[in-house]
Formats: sequence, structure tokens, C-alpha cells
Amino acid sequence: MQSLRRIVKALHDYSMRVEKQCGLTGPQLWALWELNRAGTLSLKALSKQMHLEPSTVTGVVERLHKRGLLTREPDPADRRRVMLSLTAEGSQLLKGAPHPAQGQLLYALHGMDLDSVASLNQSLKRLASDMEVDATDARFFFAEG
Amino acid sequence: MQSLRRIVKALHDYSMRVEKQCGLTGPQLWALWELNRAGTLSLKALSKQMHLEPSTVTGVVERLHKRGLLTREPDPADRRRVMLSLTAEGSQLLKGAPHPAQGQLLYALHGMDLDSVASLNQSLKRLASDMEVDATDARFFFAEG
DNA sequence: TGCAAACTATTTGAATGCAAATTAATAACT
DNA sequence: AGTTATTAATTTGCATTCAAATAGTTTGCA
Repeated sequence: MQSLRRIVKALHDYSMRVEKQCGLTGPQLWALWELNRAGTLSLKALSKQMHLEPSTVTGVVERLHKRGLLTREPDPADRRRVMLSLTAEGSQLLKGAPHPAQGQLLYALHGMDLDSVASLNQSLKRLASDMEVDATDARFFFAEG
Repeated sequence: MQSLRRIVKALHDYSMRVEKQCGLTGPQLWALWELNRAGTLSLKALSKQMHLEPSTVTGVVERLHKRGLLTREPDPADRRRVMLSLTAEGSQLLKGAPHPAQGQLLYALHGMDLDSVASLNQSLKRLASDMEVDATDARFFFAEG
């Protein structure tokens, strides 16, 4: 638990450093990054890529739009949808920016040998999968209270 | 990275479940928990225990105080300090509440053998430690951009 | 066709979290 | 003693995040 908190904190600190570097917060950079990868995404699709709620992404996108880093065009085929794309300025900014958050991980993983990284990856995937199991049996949660 | 996001998300979902159960958010429960462990803490000390900024803890404590779950007494020895303690009500509420977030981890770790848990713990500690290294050498961060 | 159901995006309200600035109290140093 | 520096807590302003409610659009079914 302590290690996880420290990792999350370190990721946040990295995000702050990125913000100082290129003027974007972590989620903002992340959103631009996903748009650059995909070319064009609906808000829903972007929120899915980022594993965030649409209502959250609306705000992030709004701030990026206000700065002219992306365009918001209604989809002619489905007028509920808002298609998001990078502007030239957004694309340009992205060229000078680091990977979102992943840079910090890469840096940290530099100091670990390949076997450790592979093992960690397996363990984390297993843990993540286990934690997503719906906890209908509450005994485990309260047994140690 | 994906695994970490999923773990953080799962922890947040657990926090929501806890909130539905006992009417407290994760940080609120966590604060009460730390107070119960320590008996009495200054706001500064509590923020240190939780690895959060004092300005953040001020808000959390205020909400708990508003509900009568803790007391805020000025320290006679140093009147800058505000000493925090659980009320009887807060103590009572804590008895029926799960461990903050750790319950979710315990549940997940149930499904892993001891060696895997030990190995994961080592890897996470190592990773957390590596990520806290001050990144004066920015090459790692931008090499892959 | 027409109505209900489902979907997309946004709005609203609340909590968390930080940094920076403020206020108040203590410590330190001249 | 008096001025300065440090420390504790709060306030303010902003970004992120979610859930729930809403408006507009599309789909599906009768």
C-alpha cells in the first residue's frame, strides 16, 4: 500500500514537472497524446482510451480547445458525436513534449534488470485483475477491522 | 502503466464502495484511522502520516469536524498547533468501518501465493524508490518523445 | 409513423489535491 | 528587548475526478 501511494505520488510529481516544461497538465498532455495516436476521436472514444468518465474528459478537452490545441467538429453522420482532432499548434506542441507519465516509469525501470521488469509486469497485471473482481463477498473487506 | 492505472481505479472504486457503506470518503476514513492509531495528532502530523499537503488535510478535517467525528483543540503549549482527536461518535463509527483501502489490497492478495506477494512487494518498493529519484538528467524523459 | 429505449455530450454539485499567499505564533539572532 | 526568520494552519484559485441529472440524437420496435 505504501509503495503504491509513493508511486502515485511520484507520477503526480512528474506530471507537475511536465506542466512546468510544456504548460500542460498530465491529463491534458495525455489527451493530446491519444488524439495524436488516433488522428480523430469522439469524446466518448477518447474517454474510453483514457479510462475516464466522459464528464471528466469534457472539462479537459474544453481547456485544450480554449487554447486552440484541438478542434471540436460535430460528426455529420451522428450529430450527437463531437469529433476531436489536433490543430497544427497542438501537434507542434506535442513534438516538444515528453510521453505522458510513461517517461517517469521508463526512467525508473532503467534501473531494473529485464527479469525484474517482466516479473513486476506480471504481478501488477495479476493484481489489477484480482482487484477488479466484483467484491460480492464482503467478508474479506471487514475481516481485519 | 496500464496495470497501475487499473489498480488506482480499483482502489478508487473500493473507496466509493466504502463511502456507500459507512458514509465516509476514502481520505476521510483514512484520516480517522490515523487519528485512532495515534490518539491525538496535530494537523501537520496528520498530513505527514497521510503524505498529503496540510492545505489538503484542512479540508478533509473540516468535513469530519462538521459531522462531529473529531475535535479541534488548540495546543496550549504551542497555540499555532491544532490538536485533533476522535470524538466518541467518530470512534464508534470507525469500529464498523473497513480498513482504508488496504482491505481491497488484502482481498486481492488473497489469490496470490506468498512468494508472489513478497516479490511484488520488493519490486514495488524498488520502483517507488527509483521513481522518487530527482530527475536532474532529463534525457530519460525525452529520449523517446 | 410514432413512441420508447439507448446513446453522446454537457451541466451541476461535491470531494480531493496542489501551489501560493496570508495570518498567527514561535524561535533565533543581533 | 526587538527584529528577523521559521513554522502551523488556513485561505484562495485552479485542475482533476466522479455521479447524477439533463438535452439532443439515434435506434429499435410496435
